[in-house]
Amino acid sequence: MRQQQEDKLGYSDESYNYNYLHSDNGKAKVDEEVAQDSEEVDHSNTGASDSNNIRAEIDQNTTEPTLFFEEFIQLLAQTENALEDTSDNSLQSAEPSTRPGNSVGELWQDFLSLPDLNITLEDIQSISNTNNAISTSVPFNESVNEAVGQDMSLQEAMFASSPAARSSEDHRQENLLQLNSSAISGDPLSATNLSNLFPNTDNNSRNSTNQDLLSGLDENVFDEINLMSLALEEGFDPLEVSQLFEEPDSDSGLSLNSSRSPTSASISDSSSITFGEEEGAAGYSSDSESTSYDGLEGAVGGSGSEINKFCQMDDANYYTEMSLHNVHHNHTYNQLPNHSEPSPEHHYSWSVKSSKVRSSCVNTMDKNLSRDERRAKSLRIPFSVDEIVSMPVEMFNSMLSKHYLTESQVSVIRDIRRRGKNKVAAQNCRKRKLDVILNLEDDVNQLKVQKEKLLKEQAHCSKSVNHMKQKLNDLYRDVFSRLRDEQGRPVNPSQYALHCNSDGSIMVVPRRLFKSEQKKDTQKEKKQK
DNA sequence: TCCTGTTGTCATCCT
DNA sequence: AAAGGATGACAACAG
Repeated sequence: MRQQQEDKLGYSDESYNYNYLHSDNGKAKVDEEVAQDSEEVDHSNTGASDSNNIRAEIDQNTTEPTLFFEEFIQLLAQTENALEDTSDNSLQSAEPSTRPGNSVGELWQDFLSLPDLNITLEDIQSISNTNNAISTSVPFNESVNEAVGQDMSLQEAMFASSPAARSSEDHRQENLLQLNSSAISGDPLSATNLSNLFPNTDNNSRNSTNQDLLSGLDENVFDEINLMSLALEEGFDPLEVSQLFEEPDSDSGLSLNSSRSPTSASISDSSSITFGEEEGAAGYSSDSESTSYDGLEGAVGGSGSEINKFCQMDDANYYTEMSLHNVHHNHTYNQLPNHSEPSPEHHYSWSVKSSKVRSSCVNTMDKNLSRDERRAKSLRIPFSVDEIVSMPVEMFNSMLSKHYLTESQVSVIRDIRRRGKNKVAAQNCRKRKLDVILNLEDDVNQLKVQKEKLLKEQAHCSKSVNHMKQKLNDLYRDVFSRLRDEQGRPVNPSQYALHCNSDGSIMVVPRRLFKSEQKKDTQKEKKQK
């Protein structure tokens, strides 16, 4: 019956779960946007895909390895040149990269291990010897081997290897050189300032080798360089840009709120905590002063892929990674369905309108966040409310078990999920109830129409019955008016009646006999019953 | 200020 | 047994 009603109402699993579909679509859209961001905003931000792209490029160039090698080596030389100065001045605090497959060494191993590419270092050396430009700018035996040994960035190589992307590469190289030169000239964007970009000096001084430092550099330094170059392109004041990466009370220059304990965060401190987002765009932040809280904000609104990575880090790395990633990604997918989509230029708000957005967002964001979002934020839960609610239960449980969460965090996460599920259920329930009411109203209206129709039909029938009765009476009188008894007198209709036999013949019967026969018949019928 | 509709949440039952 | 869907009831809020 219920199923029938639901079918009648047009309910299906799809219509019931429209909220889930909505969020999925939203997330897919955001993923698409993030992917676009990676292409449009920061081409050097895709360390993992770099190796894939390089491999793809190698595959494409296996028929002409010389061409590829020339470009590859040239890029190594350029990158190494650019990195030498930077690493001398600022890499002591660079964070080691743990991302697999991102180093030149690993890429080189992959490259040499390609089955169709039987190339030795001697081959490469012979190629390099034929290339004056390379041999003059970089001593090949040393530089290539050093480069291979180092975890230097191949992001530059990726783009330079593509002629179409060379202009942007040149531009980025310019910015890099500007940074290097400014380090010498004492520019605000100096290498010492740049060194402040890399937190966790303790960790680095304790654990890092030069190679590790370079591997940390390959991602982080170019992220920051891209930020700076983007800011410069947008007409930012260099001092302001340099402040993007500085934390006033930080030893490393980018402490990313390391002084805040996870359990004692003062998120209401609007003077130092801001939201790099406008209404509904929780998770995206680019504000310079909001680095620490942005990490948190990004956590609350972060994507699943980032969650997995972040939650296995210690606090310092967590916030470092969060802040660096939030600069490049737009985490808008924990928006509630009624929140408006941010405009595309929103991704760049940090550089275009950061101060205005900052001041306005400080006052409005907390009010716009739901209770659960605020709770999640206060407990530094690194998942968005939307993710917590819409995630399948298997994934949800594995997420809880994989990540190191306190009991209170788990409790809050489960509460958020329960309330979120129930909220959706309540919405569906009310929608269903409303539809049931509407359908019942339709049924009532239809029944009213049917009743009126039946009443009209009944009136018509009774009218015709009365008409028939009238005709029968007239006929009766007419018959009796013509009947005569044996003496030729008229027959009294009150004493006689017409009786119709079973064979169709009609007899004139005295009423008393007719009545007695009728009584007998009724008695027989009663007995039979 | 009262009324009404909407929404979120809780408790409870059921699947 | 756990998870979650369904739903009545309540409270807060907005118009």
